[in-house]
Amino acid sequence: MAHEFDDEDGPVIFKRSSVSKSTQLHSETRKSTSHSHDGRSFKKTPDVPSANGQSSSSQNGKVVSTAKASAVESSVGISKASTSTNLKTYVRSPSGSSKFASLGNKKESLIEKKIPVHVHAKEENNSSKHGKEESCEESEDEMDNIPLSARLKMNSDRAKKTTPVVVKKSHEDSKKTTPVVVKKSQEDSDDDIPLSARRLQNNNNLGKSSNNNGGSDQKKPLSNVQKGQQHGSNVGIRPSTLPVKRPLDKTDSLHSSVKKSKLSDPAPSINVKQTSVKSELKVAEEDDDDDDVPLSQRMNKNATSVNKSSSVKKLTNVTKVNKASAPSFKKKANFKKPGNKSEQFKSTKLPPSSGDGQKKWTTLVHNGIIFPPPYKPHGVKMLYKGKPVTLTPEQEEVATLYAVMRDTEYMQKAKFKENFWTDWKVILGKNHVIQNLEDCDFTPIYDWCQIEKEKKKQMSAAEKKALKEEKMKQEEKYMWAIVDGVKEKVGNFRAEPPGLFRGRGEHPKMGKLKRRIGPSDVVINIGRDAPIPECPIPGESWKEIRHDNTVTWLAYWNDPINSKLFKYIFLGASSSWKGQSDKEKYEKARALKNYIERIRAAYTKDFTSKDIKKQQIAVATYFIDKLALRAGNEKDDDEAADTVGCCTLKVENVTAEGDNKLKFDFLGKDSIRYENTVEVELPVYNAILKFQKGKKPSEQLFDELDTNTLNTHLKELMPNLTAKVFRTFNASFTLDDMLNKDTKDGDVAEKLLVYNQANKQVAIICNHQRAVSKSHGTQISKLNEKIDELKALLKELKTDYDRAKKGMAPLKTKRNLAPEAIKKKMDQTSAKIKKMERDMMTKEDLKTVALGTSKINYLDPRISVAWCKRHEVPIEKIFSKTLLEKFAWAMDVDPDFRF
DNA sequence: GCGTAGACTTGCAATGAGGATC
DNA sequence: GATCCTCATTGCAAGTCTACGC
Repeated sequence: MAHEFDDEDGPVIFKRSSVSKSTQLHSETRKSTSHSHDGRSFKKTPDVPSANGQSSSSQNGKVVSTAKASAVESSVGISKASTSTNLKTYVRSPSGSSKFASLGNKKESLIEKKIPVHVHAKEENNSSKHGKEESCEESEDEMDNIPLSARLKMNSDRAKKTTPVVVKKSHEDSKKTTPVVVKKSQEDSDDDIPLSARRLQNNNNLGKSSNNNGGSDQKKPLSNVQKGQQHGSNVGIRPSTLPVKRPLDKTDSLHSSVKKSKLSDPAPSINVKQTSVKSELKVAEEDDDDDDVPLSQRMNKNATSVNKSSSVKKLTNVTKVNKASAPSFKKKANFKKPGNKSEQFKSTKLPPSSGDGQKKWTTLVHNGIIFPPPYKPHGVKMLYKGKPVTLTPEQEEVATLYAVMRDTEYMQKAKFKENFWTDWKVILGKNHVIQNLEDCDFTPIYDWCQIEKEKKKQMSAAEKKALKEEKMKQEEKYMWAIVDGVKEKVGNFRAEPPGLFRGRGEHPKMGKLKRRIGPSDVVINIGRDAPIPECPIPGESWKEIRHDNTVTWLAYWNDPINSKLFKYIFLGASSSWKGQSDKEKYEKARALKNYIERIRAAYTKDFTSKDIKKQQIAVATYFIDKLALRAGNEKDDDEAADTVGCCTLKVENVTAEGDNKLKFDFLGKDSIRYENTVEVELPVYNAILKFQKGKKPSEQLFDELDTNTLNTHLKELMPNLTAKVFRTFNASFTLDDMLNKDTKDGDVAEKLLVYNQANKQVAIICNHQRAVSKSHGTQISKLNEKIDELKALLKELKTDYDRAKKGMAPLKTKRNLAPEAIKKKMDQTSAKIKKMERDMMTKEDLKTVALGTSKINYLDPRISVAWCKRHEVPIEKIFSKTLLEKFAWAMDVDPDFRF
């Protein structure tokens, strides 16, 4: 029986506010998809001050760390607290923390010493030795002899370099200590900056002088940010337009995502609010004390914390959730005051963990999925050897799927045709009159489709509306699910219609028939007590009904193209499940900032390891960190296009070009080309030459490596760290950094320009490309024409203006206007020309850059929301209606938030 | 320890909605 | 009101990563 869900929590209607053209970018034109900027700017010039104006060579001293400062660290994430004393005495090896920042400036000494190594611990013990470097073996040995706690301490201290900030502790913590005002360290450098971001900093063509000031904003204590804006006073954000969301809990993602923790028995009598917050704080405090704990122990400790955290989560789960407790933006804005965690815990239902095997829901109700209508034969006859052929409905359906592909590039691909013919041939049968594809003419069917398309287009607005309403009526019941009593939007609730497989790039299966999916293909996942969804096709039934509360899918079927794969129906992006998962993802990436120093030190050390596997892991991690490459899983050759990621790079994908430059050229995800030449450290360059030696071009560069090995290694460096976290870290860090450095006083349009510029840089780092639109050339020509017309008009106005000043009648324009009026017109025309030129440059600039992907998947929305609050930019200028819904969990972020 | 099934995220292109312009 | 254009949304392909079974 279908469940009719009430509308109370239905989607909120947002007023769309589009970004005007003038808010678009005006930056250097991206001529090609190549990333040549990377290579150039990556290297730092020796003795050039780092972002804070400090030369790396002045960084030494001794380690002083305080437990209190550390305690704050953990509770505030990236906004590490420290005292100025602490920072001043912070040990920085000349090669140490800058070892990556100054890739280039190492070069000389690297060559001299053959094998450069930067040893933190060594530096720590011998701070006066800065400038000295040691052989690999020596340093490796010595490093091994040094307690990891010492190394950790260094890392921890380094992580304390922050923007000055009044550290806000959670309310319980704040009882113990007064807020600490932290000054940005003088020694602060860009060590924590993702390398790809540094490349961009050095090389981006913004023409901003702010790059040198280390971010004037950063020098301003954030406590100075208008208090009224804090705690989500929503400057520029209209609470009434925010989507209805349940708040998410604030559980540390690093902890919550650990797998298979034992569930503790629910204890309903426990004060969930306090337990949650206290436990969280406890975990934070324990983490803080970890500075002196060896890594191995620390890892165990983390695991323990995880279990504690998990328990806490389970306890929060017992909190009764009902619709009334789910916050509604219709009722109140979701701008909760930071620190008001208890409120959030109170109304939070069980957050799904990213870990498998854990209970994700208690009750789940939905109405299954919807299927496309059965095929309606049109009866149009195609031609074979010039003669009309009668086809059965089934044969005709497939022929029609092929006919509509006529204008696509797939029709130029032999593989597409070959695969189509193989599948269609089976449907035609052995003895069919049609014996080959070459003699087929699908034009009559194609033409019929075009006419139908045109008819649809020509429908009146009223007809279109009626059709849309009818569709909505049919689909309404499938659009919602009730998870633990809360109504949630379902993602795509439609079975995929039959079609021809459109694989990307040179996919071996392109053109194959994707057969029609029916109820008997579909497995439904639903609560044990929930009514089983009615099968929408009479006489048929679901393949299987499951009650698996350890997964979040509502339904799935086997992919007809690759039976090993599944197609899932999940909740929508705005659901709490997805929101929680998103938040955990960004928290993990934020946490990486605290570890990145140590990770870089570790892989730098291993560049010259004698253990080839270690060496390959080091170089691969370097590429992932530096170039934001994807991990690169292995794939079946016959199931997918020939694309690679970091671990699957082939010898032919990387060319050593001399001067420590490596040229990368390969097809990545979706067969998007990655082309980039970068200057790397000498040991990396040498290692690549070594890995390539004696191998064929098509052989694996990292033959000792796969993503499992790499991720296992990364997990030794940070809990739950995987390769993809680096991309999120890189992207979000870059956005945060650029926004804070480049935002100046000005109008909203100017600020949006800064935002879009940062967004663009992230897209370039992540290699998010798009095809140039077909109409791009025409659009540019039209803009050029318009600009020319306006320029001509301006010239005429100028002539008449000069004449009017002398009291003469106009020569060029018709109306006899006063000089002031003509002047006004001239100014308006000039402004129009300026705007059009800017629009044109933006269009050209972004013609191959896709901004959306990073915004949706890689940029922590809290960075954007906090920036909007600080700079009084309406959030609707940054996020569309659906993104506001997706990121509802981020809307109450403190304006001071930094990634 | 290894291979892979399964679950979930990321990504581009196609499509659609709605505003701007004529 | 028709057409063009832009941007949001949708569709589904193609990744990543973990748990599990051997």
